[in-house]
Amino acid sequence: MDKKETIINSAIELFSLKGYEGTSVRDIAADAGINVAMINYYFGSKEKLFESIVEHRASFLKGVFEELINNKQLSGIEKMDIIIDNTIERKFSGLNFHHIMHRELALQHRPQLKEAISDILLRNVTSIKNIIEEGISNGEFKQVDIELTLTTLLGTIHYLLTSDTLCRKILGKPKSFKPYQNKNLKDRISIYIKNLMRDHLLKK
Amino acid sequence: MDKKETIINSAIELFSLKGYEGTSVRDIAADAGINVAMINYYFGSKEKLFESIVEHRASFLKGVFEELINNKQLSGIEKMDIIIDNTIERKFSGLNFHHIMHRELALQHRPQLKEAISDILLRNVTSIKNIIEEGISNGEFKQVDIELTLTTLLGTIHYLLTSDTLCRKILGKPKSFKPYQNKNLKDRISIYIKNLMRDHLLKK
DNA sequence: TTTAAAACTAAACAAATGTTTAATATTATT
DNA sequence: AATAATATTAAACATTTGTTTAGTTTTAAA
Repeated sequence: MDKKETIINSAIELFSLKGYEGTSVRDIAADAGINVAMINYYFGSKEKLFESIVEHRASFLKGVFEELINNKQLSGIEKMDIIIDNTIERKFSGLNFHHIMHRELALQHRPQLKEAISDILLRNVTSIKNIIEEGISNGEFKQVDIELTLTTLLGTIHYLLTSDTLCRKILGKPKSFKPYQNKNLKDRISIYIKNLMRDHLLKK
Repeated sequence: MDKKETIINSAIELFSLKGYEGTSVRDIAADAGINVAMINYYFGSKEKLFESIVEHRASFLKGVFEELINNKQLSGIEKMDIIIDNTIERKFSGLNFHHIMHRELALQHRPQLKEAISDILLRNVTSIKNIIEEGISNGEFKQVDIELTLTTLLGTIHYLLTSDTLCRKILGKPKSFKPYQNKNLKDRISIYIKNLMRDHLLKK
């Protein structure tokens, strides 16, 4: 594998587990099995390594829902279903990177980085917004608060998956319960949010 | 003011802005206007200072909804309204501390601390759970997924307030918009979630 | 007023941090 | 095969980290 890629993978892993400040370049080097100096050789600095990761994933995530928005076959609520499942899927699998982004967002330093991260997260937001807007204008949906509705969608999933410890406690599950590997939980969230969105969006 | 209190206040402020690892004891000492050694003198270590903060607030937040649960005058949905406004109020004001707790939760070290934090957050969870359960059993509410419903309540508010940058972008507001000081936003969230909970909980 | 405990300080401590250096090895080019 | 560019290394660098020490001042009790 590419050595730069190896470093990035180790860095994502460790940043997500212990945070940016909590992870030393020596930790990363050890995990990646390379010399510490290689990090500065390839990326310039620890901070630029972090920025590389953000850019690396940014290009990876762009425009997922483009064709969905323009699809004329599906109803608004059917499109929402697809978005919901897609969002859940991404939160469950690409978990590490989401962790890093949200934690950095919650800090007050590196404001330019926060801008970049927000923009990445905003891509999905805009897609969802478009679909709800369309549903409202063609009379399928009620006139809901669009921005807060999509916040509910993202917030519900995110809150439950911020911490395995909290997730277990909320759901009343034992220590052995591993949220991120649990298919039942995935299905349960999917059914719940689809239901919630029907209650909230569709006219009675 | 009590000197221990001064240290705790500075620590909360800085931990919430820059994170636990990102804040040095010298930062805290400078902000509190005291000698670095006083932190270890009073608290023993940086880590124990952190734990003190958690305990300090834990005792502060206990049993807020006790009497609300046993109230026979109010309907289930009226109780939910009170819980919603209370939760919003706390998120907007006691913001710093919530920031710290959630960020620590998202990390994988200090597992015993995560347990403690989860337990604090769980107190509200249990109260809300009781109220929804009661509403279901007396026929006022539909048979919803209780745990996920309260996750929606907490998650929506929390997601929007994790980051001022993201919040502004989601809502399409200018740089000058300060989410945490905005009364309009507070009202907007309140109206929205009350509405959402009515759609979701009440029988049609 | 003497004495003991508590509060506080400046300085030093060892360990860990991100980064750079200078030397060596590897790879690619001519 | 000689040369140049790239990759890799171990060691050293200066800072910063949390903590401790040893000494001083302040406060309270006798």
